[in-house]
Amino acid sequence: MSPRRTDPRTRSTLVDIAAGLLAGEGPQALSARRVAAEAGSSTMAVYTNFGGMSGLVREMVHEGFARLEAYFSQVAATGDPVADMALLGRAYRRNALTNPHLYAVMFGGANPAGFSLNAEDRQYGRYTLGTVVECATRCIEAGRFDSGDAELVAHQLWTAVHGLVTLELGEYLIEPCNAGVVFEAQLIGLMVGAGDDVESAVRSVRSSRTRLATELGDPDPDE
Amino acid sequence: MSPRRTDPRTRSTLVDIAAGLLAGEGPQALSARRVAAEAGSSTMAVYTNFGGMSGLVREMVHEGFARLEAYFSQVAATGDPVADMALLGRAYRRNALTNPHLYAVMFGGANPAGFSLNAEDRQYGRYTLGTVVECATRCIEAGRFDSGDAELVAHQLWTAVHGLVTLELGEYLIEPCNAGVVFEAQLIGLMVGAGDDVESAVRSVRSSRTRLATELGDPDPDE
DNA sequence: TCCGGTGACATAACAGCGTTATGAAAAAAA
DNA sequence: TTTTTTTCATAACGCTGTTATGTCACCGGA
Repeated sequence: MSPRRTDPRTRSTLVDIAAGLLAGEGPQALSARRVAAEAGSSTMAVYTNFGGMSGLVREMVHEGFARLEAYFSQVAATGDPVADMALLGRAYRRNALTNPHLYAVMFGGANPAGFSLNAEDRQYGRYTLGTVVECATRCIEAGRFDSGDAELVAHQLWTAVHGLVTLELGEYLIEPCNAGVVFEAQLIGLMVGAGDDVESAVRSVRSSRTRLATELGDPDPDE
Repeated sequence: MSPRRTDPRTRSTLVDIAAGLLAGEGPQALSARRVAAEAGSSTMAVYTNFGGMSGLVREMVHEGFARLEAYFSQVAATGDPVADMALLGRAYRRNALTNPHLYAVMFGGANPAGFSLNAEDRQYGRYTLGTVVECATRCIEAGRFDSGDAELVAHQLWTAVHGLVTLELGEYLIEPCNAGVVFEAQLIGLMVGAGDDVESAVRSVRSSRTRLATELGDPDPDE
């Protein structure tokens, strides 16, 4: 109504509205006009603040990585690094299931408005994986994994959990094939393949269940 | 030029053009106007033949599953079902790397024109997994995997390879972390986790390399 | 206090998208 | 041959991201 809106926080307002739109109605609801209308301004606000829709989406992708890192930081480093790793996997999955549309934009290439990640964005994502690399290092030092490249182990685990989460979000996993079962089996398999012996891997993964409620704040171990 | 184009094969022509556009220029090149112009007709051809862009994209998704199944059928069933399984994984990955944009549409949710998979499409995808389930059954019968649900094992392996391929296509995997290494390690881990002992799993996966050239027609085992 | 400059935003437009109503003409059925 | 059905061209509607232009609010200096 007033010809001049004296709101210095237009930028974060737009991000919040866009995030709400993405989470609530999915990627196709993310349009410059919709965001602007919801904010009570014109589409130009998107361009002065973010240089276009791509910039706004990029901002949300970074926010998505921040949320993932926040989940990671909730996992404590205990004397059982393998159990820690299992919990990091749970945290990864929980973050994806909590923010499915955001996760799809981050990794699935769900294209809102011709957005596509650039090299810097991907580096941003790999940086977030630092927590996992550090945990893999502890696993190796503890003799639970074969001595080797911790970064490679982290990428292995990443691909595993990412694959599970992606198909789960895409509703490809069949009903009787419980995602939780697949998750634990996959994790155990990878740990055993990385050098751990079967019994201790199973024990560590199972023991991480008890930490779900306290560290990830999830009363339901979803399985 | 002629007021009536006497081409009874308009339908398959449109599919071919669309497939070429998707493979050559990516999802954003898939537009009704573009396809129609390339075919020398109007956008209405897309609607009479496919009911809209979604129908055309859906047709290509089905084509994608057919190609995947064609790759699968190139893998012979030998006396070493674990090696067969490793080769099926290679075939899956090769299909994805050969048709990256199509794969992204099939699983990544790369949204050309507001297309989204429905329940039938997903069932179509799971059906393609039948070859893997059958191979898992043979692994179990041969005592190489713990006796259990073959479909669950197949889904495990699917999530594993899918995760790897997705991050590989998204260029998330770092350079020194060779995708081939991750692939074999992940496969070995899953097989060991599924009941196989480490040595024979490693041996079977490694032995499948020699079958790459003959069965998948790939002279380069890409590590 | 005024005054010019700078930045943020509104307005309106352009090109492109999927989609649809209408109509003409070819093919098929009678 | 006549009628019906199907296929497609034309044009439009509403939507998208984006941009050129203009207008105001703010801010530093005189």
